Amino acid sequence: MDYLKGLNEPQLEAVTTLEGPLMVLAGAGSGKTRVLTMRIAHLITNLVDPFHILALTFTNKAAKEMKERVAKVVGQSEARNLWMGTFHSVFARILRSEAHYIGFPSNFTIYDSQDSLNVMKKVIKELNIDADQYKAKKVLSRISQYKNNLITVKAYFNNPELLENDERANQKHIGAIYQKYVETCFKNGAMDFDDLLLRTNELLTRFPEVLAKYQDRFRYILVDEYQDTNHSQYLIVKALASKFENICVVGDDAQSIYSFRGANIYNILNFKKDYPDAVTVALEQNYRSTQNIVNAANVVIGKNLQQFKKNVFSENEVGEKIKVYRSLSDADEAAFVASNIWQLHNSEQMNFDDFAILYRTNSQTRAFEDALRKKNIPYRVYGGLSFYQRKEVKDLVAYLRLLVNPNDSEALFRIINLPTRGIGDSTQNKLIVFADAHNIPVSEVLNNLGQFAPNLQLNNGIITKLADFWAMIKAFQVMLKEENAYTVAMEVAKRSGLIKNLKEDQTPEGISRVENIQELMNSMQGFIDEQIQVEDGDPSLSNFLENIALSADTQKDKKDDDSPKVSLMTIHLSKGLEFPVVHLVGLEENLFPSFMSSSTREELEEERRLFYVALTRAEKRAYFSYAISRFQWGKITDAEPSRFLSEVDSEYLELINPAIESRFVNHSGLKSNIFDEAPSETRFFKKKEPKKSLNRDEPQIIPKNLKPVSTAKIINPSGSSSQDIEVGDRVRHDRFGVGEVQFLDGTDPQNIKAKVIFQHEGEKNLILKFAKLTKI
DNA sequence: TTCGCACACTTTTTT
DNA sequence: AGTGTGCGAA
Repeated sequence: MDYLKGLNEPQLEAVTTLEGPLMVLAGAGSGKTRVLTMRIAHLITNLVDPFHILALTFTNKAAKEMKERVAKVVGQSEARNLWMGTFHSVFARILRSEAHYIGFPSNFTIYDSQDSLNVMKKVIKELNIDADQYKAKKVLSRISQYKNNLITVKAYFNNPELLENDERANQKHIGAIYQKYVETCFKNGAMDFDDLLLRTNELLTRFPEVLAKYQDRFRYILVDEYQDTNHSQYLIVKALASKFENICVVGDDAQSIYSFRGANIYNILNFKKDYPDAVTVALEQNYRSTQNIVNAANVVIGKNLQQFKKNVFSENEVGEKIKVYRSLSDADEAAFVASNIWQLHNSEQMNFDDFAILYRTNSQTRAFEDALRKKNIPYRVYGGLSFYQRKEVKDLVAYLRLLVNPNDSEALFRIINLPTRGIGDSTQNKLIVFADAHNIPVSEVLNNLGQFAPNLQLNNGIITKLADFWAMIKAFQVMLKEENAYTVAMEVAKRSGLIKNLKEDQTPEGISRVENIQELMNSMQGFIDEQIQVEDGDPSLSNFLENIALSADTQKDKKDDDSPKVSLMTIHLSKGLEFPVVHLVGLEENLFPSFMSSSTREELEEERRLFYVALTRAEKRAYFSYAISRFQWGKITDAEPSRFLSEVDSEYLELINPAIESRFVNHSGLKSNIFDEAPSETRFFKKKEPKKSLNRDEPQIIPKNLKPVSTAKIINPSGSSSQDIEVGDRVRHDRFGVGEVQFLDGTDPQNIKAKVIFQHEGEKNLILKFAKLTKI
């Protein structure tokens, strides 16, 4: 058993304790994934049929990675029978085969958050409830809370405390909305994310034979990131494990960062109460990071009251101090990070994939993308708007969803008039009202248009349009029985008029939308190929749709080459990953910790755990940065440094732009450094940056007949002459894009104004000192 | 019914 | 800044 070699003592115990409940408290970087992998391998080596093993993870990525690693140890064929996946995908699969028990079609649609929100908006509207007082998003998150705590509509109405609570919060209609929302989803044959867990619970509690079946099947259960399970997930795991009690949970309470979506940290804190015989193993040695990083992270997380006592330590080198950079603006911060990466890449031959830029919110990405692009540094943004959430992609997907599940009226009304075919709002409303009144799905009305037409109060022209539309959908459905999903989707894209509609828009955005559709088709082909290759693969359209609903893949649209790239992601997404160099950016009050989470101690502690997660991603070096002002909500906002900065003992920190004092860092570590302390305003002209190769699609539409009016030169404020801007130069501006300098005015080098005509933005007067123009 | 424009709101994190 | 919503005109 080679794979047991090289494990430390607690790791070995965690891997080899196969029977009975086991809790592994795995500190950051302590080899958690390795332990999980080896444990599964060890189970299989000890003749447990992989068929009886269930491993639950939080992300598809984690599941995929673990499966691959297990396969390396025990071989492909053994690994294949494992059930390994996210809670949502595993239970979606179970629900599909057992759907009839709870009155759902087995091809039920899965609503993503966007779909749920749309449905909720309609529900509120239909109930004639004031949409200002009942914000769809808020209502939805409230209902999500209820669902995750197994409070059904009925339970809600039977619970005086909840009723009173909502009444006092001036939300007395929540119950009615909740009811209507659930009804709508049910009628549509759809489940939202929370339903996948709630309905699984329903299935397991109401039907003992189903429970028994899966209890017997899943004799060994492993749960990764147990600290992030919510109550609903907790109950499922508990029910499934209650027969054999071979349950192994792995987690770290210090890394619980999902309470906003119902994660209940007490699930892990109380594991011992649920299973008094449980063996607990603590993995405390961090193999990932330098001592400085581990110690700094410990100090911060130590401020939290709510936690297990752990002693995470590192025996790696002490390492460098964490560098802190104070910047003037978000753009300045991004420029620092980019040049720092460039510098390390050149001077220490580090690869670009050794770097990560971690931030609190997705909206912070843009500045970094700009800065990295300017330096020609390859990068990849993770998360953000998923490819499958783009409008044009969702539109085509809506057609496909409708083919699989004609009751999905959310999909139906999304595309019934797209591209416009004269079926407007009032017609749609009539359809809805009529279907509601007769208590049948809208698809039924469309199926029997001839019969219902006289009662629909629609003119013949509209009836014809409806009939045509529905005939088209029907034809697609017939086709789906004979052809594969790809062929059908292609036909849908063409015959629905979607592609034609998109092609009419010849702007760059329009062209990229067509490309996105093409990419969707490609990913579909890829999916089908993949499914055909595996033994029990399912290349059906319905399986494809489930897959995209449960995966937030952002990368389908980019050319997926494997060249090293800098990673940009939110801290949440970075959990479980590690990088030699981490830039943790935007360390400002109200950004991190978020202004939404500074009011209660619990919220603040979660933000602190988030900080802990971020810092412990770093192997060798960590950089903190913050800006004193930031472009936000369309205007410049002042910012204070994050409280977390002051929570790190200064012995672990080093300020790297000492020209500016900071009240948080002592000045012992002032040294010359990569920045040679140039304050950032004066650096704009000084930097000779690698230029992007000639830009592909910028049309030359600057009028040639405009003559320069002045030949005044700008004297570079920093004394360097490499970037002097003259009349007639083509320049690039961060926001306005490419333009030509028409006119320069002023002799004081600090105050020269330039008139620039931009290709898209037209004429602007800019003060050179501030405008950050780059000559191109 | 469709289109275009003014406006309001946004940004916390994800399956 | 960017996107979604609602209203009024064609």
